[in-house]
Amino acid sequence: MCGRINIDARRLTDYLTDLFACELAVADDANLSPTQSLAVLRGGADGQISAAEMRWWLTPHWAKAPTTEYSMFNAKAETAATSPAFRRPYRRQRCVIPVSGYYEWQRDDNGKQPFYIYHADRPALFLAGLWDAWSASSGNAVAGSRDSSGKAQSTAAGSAAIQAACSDKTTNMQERRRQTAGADRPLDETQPMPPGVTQTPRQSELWSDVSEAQSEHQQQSDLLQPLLSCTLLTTAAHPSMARIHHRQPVFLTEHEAQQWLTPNITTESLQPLLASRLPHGLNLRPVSTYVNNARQKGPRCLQPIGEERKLTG
DNA sequence: CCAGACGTTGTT
DNA sequence: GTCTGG
DNA sequence: CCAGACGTTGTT
DNA sequence: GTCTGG
Repeated sequence: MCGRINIDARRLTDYLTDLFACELAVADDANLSPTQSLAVLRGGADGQISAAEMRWWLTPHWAKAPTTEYSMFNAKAETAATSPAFRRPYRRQRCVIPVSGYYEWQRDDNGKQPFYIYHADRPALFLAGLWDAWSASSGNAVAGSRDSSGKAQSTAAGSAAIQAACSDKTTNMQERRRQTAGADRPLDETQPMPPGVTQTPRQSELWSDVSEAQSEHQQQSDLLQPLLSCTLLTTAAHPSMARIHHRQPVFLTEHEAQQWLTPNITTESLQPLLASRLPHGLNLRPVSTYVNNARQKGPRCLQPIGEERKLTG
C-alpha cells in the first residue's frame, strides 16, 4: 500500500507543467508521511487539470473534527464506492496524486525491509485518490447552522491558507484540563470581579474551556479556508508486486488520470482503473531503514543498499 | 507507513 | 451526512 | 427513537 | 497494547 512518498519538486513540477499545463507548488521531501501536505490534481468541468494542496488524511465533511482517530490516509478501492467516509468523494471528488515514488515495507523473519518504488524512465507515478472539504461549521454541531444543501465544496483554491491549516496540530486534550481546573479550586468560590464583569469565576472557566475546545479548529479552518484533505486508493497487489506486499496503490497512466478526473463520468466506467495493475517500467530499490523515521527528509532515504529489481507490469 | 510515548508536581 | 445497533 | 460509528494494515 | 506525531 502506500504510507510514505518521495517528492522531487523540480522533476515533478517540470513534468506536470509539460503534461497538464498545471502549476504544482511542492517542496522536496524524500519521506513525506500521512498528515502532511500533498499537492493533488483535480479536474475541472472544462477538462482543465489544476493542483491543490491538501492534508494527506481524509477528513469527511461531516466529521466533528479533523482527528486521526480512524485510518484515512488509504481507502480500499474495493469498498470506496459504498463506505460512508469515501462514497461521496468517490462519486464527485476524485483526485490524482503525482509522486516521484513511494516506499513499501516487506516484512519477514528479520523484520522490515523498506523498498523505494519508482518509474524507471518517468519523473512521476500517478496514484488515484479522493478528497473532501471540511470546516468546523459543517461538521461540528454548531447551534444555528442550517446547511443541509449538501454542497460545501470550496471552489477557490486558496492553497496558502490551507497549508497553514494542515501544518498545525489537531489534538484534543481538554478533558484533563477541565478536571484539574475544577479540582484545584478552593472551596471558597467568592472572588473580586473587575467592574462590569458579571460572570462568576467558575462560569468563566467553563467558558474558556469550551471556547478553547471549539476555537482550536475554528482557528485552523473557519477563519481560514475549509480544510482540504485527501486519501490514496489501494487495491490487491499485482502478482509481481505481491512478493513485497499484498496491497498496492492504484496506478494510473496519464490518460487514465484524465479519465479519473473527469467530473461527470460514471463510476461504473472507472471500475477497470481500480484493478491490480502496474505501470510498465517500475523499479524496486532496497533502501536503508533510515527511511523508517519520518523525520528523515533527505536524499539518504533514497540511497540504494542493494541491487535494484524490475517489476514486470 | 513507522517511531516513540505512555506521567505528575512544581518551578521558572 | 447516513447507516447500524440497541 | 437516540447513540455511535464512519478506517486501514497486519496478525493470529 | 494503543495512541499520537511526523
